[in-house]
Amino acid sequence: MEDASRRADTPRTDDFETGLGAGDGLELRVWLRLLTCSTLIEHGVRHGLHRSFETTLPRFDVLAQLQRASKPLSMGELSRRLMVTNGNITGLVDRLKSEGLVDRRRSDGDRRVQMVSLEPAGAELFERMAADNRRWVTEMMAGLSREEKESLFALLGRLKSAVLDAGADDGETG
Amino acid sequence: MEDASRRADTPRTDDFETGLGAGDGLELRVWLRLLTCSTLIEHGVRHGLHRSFETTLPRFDVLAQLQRASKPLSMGELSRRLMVTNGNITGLVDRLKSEGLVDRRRSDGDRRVQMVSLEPAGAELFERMAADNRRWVTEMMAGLSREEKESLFALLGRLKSAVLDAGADDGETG
DNA sequence: GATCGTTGTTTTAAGCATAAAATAACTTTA
DNA sequence: TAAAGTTATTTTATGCTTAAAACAACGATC
Repeated sequence: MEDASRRADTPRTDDFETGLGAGDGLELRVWLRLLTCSTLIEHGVRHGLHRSFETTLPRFDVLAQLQRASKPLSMGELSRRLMVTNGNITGLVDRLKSEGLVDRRRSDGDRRVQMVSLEPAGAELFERMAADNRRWVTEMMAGLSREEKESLFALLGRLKSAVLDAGADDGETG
Repeated sequence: MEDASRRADTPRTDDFETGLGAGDGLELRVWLRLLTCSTLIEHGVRHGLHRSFETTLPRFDVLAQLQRASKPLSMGELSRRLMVTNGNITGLVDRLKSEGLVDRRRSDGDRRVQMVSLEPAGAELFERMAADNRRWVTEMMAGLSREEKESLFALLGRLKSAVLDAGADDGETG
């Protein structure tokens, strides 16, 4: 009954929907299901990156942002794009630099700013990881029709706007 | 232009869609948007838990699982339901126990098993947190109509099934 | 051109998370 | 019942993440 090829201690990804039940609010049910989907896909990607490239999702994300920007980005810009705190980026870029995948140098104009750029080795590695990543994600969504994916994409766009709008005036609602 | 009430170092949650652009595969675009939504909502909830209860999302999740199960759960069961590794649960339950929110005792039947149960203080705290949590999530989704939320819920159910199906025979695809 | 507020980054302390190995108890099988 | 295999949990090493404080450089104002 158990899959013997499963690596020891890898969490099972069963059909649990962490939290509450069918009697609860629709919003909560959407959120919990969204989180489940996100976690499942994230596990797949992280597992693949670890197995195939001995690297991690945050590292991949930094390289992806630099590749997509096709120009050096400051630490703060990376922090905003990855939606993580500033201090996080420091260690992440430290490690990527020590691996020769990115470079970091102080900006000429503003000496507070550190500009991070993609090294050739980083760009080359990213291309290979991105190809596999696309394949993994595509395979995970193979059970959905094109129409379903398009609807989902549109609705998630609506959700994103709604959450951003709700957060625009945060501070007094909590 | 900047919101002065923002706490120092809290990441801005701008409209970036981490990763790739419009020319890329639909599956990747769905995944990146899904991740953005998940991250945005998670930030909201975590921020609220921190501000209002001085606690964290993983702690809240453990209490939620115990409340929902309405019976003691083993460490392994918690690990599966939260979709995190076993070792993670050990420290999490340690901390919750030291705060008097849960109890942990060895099972009579199987002495390998640790059963974790909700203490009265934990149940009481959870009720208060759950009420606020529901409110935060509802507010974040206030911009969506009931139909949109129902469609989203259904499509996420389809996605969840698809990912679980794709993962059932993993191992040779990556 | 000193001071004041702001912005960009790093540091600190604590907690969360993983993968892999270790430990311990159970089950099967011979 | 001893050995072999399995299952539940913890431990170990490392890395990610946050919040908050500290630091450093910029910009404006007096």
